[in-house]
Amino acid sequence: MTTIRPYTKALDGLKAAGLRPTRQRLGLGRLLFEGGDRHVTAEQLHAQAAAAGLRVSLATVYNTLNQFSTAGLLREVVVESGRSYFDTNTSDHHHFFFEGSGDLQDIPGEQVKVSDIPEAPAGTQVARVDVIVRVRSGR
Amino acid sequence: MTTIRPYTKALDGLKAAGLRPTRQRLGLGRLLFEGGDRHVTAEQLHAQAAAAGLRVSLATVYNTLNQFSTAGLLREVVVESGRSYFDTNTSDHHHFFFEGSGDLQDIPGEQVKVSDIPEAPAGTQVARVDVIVRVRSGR
DNA sequence: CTGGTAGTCTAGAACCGTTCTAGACTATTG
DNA sequence: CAATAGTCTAGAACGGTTCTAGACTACCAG
Repeated sequence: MTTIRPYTKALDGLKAAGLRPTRQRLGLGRLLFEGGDRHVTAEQLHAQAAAAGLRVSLATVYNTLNQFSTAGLLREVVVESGRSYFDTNTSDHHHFFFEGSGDLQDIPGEQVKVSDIPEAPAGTQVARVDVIVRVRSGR
Repeated sequence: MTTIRPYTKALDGLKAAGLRPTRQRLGLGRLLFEGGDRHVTAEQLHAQAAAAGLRVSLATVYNTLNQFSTAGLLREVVVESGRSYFDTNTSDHHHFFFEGSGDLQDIPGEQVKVSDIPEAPAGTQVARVDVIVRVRSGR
């Protein structure tokens, strides 16, 4: 069990994607990847960066999140029409969505089995299967 | 096999939801429910209404779609962050999403089995399980 | 180390789908 | 045929996201 430094993954990813390791991207990468799995919106990350003393514009937060996503470092999760979440867990898994609070929570991929999906129409291929379990406050 | 008139479902639903059967709501209901299962955006329905000679404002289309949804006549499907689809099929089923065209296609509910979902946290209950199979043009 | 250049960052404007607003209109009731 | 509660509309407002033009910076060649 080697502990991997938070920068490593982001740095490698940046390199692979041909993105320069700038102060902003490294700072955001650190915030994103040093603390386990997270689900953040652009606004949240922007606020967190400001709180951590990292000066980044909101536009750069959006750019960076999108670049990280296409580089495969993040995964975009769509659960509400007006908002995008970015998930630092890029492995195969699904989500609980708490309708009241708007929070997301991972469900490990092995724990959910989806079967008997019909074949994709000719000339197409399955890019991903998303399972969203929508949960609301009980009662 | 009794053929059910397109208005019937909408009318009953409106009544049950305490909504008056106005020209706009009946017209939109007809467009929505008389032609098998559909997935429409507000813009699309607005355009279709205009093409059919039904004068309705976009605001009313939005209001009506939302009212129909809360009345259980429609089901809102979220697959892209900036846009909402409304599905006339309210039975238990899932979706193919074609990333290129932005089209949706039903997958019958019995055809997909989702198993081993962990229990929802205490004090919460599962409202719905959405499965979205994202498909892109093959190659 | 220096200058050139391609890539990046930023503030603010623009954009786009959706919701809100105030006033005109209409279905319903008695 | 009122009275009234609900509905419709055009346009403004809103909120998240993307675009823009210009300043800045990482990188490379010399």
